[in-house]
Amino acid sequence: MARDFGVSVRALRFYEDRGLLDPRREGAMRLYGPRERRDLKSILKGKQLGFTLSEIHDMLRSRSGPLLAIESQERDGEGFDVDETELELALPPEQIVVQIGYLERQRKDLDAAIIALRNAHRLMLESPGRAAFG
Amino acid sequence: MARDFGVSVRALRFYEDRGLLDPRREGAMRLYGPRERRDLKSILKGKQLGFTLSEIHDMLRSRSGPLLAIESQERDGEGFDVDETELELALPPEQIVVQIGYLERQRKDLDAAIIALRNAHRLMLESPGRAAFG
DNA sequence: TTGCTCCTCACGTCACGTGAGGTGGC
DNA sequence: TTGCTCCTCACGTCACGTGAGGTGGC
Repeated sequence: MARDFGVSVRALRFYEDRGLLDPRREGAMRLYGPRERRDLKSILKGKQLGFTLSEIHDMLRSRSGPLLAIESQERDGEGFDVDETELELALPPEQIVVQIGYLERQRKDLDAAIIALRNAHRLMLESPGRAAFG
Repeated sequence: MARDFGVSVRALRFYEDRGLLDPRREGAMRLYGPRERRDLKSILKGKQLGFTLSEIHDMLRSRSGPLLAIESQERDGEGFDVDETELELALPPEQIVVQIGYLERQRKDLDAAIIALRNAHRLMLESPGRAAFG
């Protein structure tokens, strides 16, 4: 499963420690089934969206008990694909707005840094030797 | 100094542990002078630009020995101001390009996450109950 | 004396990485 | 037997936060 999703085995066990995964055991061996694949998919998607593992944990726990039909379809073709996402978001709309604001703040900081670095780079090419930001 | 720059005292000591600051001592008390203010300014600016503390450490170390005239000017007006930056960038242009690419990659990921969240939010408002990403 | 700031350990956080040392089946 | 994968500790990383317990000067 680690190979399929491009994550480390250590990461899988870490998610298990944090209560995000709970694979069956056969002795010491961990058995990852469709449920675990679905959960890992949700975990990776949640991380992409900038949620912490404990936030993802809460979403997984609050996810309604029985599986949705659409989610029990198995697709073992290309492993993890970003585009065909089917993560259920167990979050009220206001929380989503909060998260969007959080990410937009980060993007603003990133933009400012990129612009400053581009200026510095330009200045260095114009007057070689030393350059300053501004 | 911590108050002036809006950082914690713990952070100042952490930077000292990492070799980024080296304030004089009077007994156990740390004395932060103009040199330390200049270095802390560089540290904070470097962090804004997405550099790690060890990268910033190398930049500070490779900074030419004698102070530049422009940098020895003291401005104790408003503390830390993002706009009036005068950090000397001790990095070759190629490294700057690398850093820009690194930050642009992060921004791309952030943009994708923001768009996905906006879609999810819109879908939730259109069909209340549950929503899925896609 | 109370209150404030400074100090030194040293453990906690976040999401894992990275050996160290051992087992099981082909 | 060699090589591969799996396992369980448990310490390391990054940039600090957060008490715990003690000192010095107004």
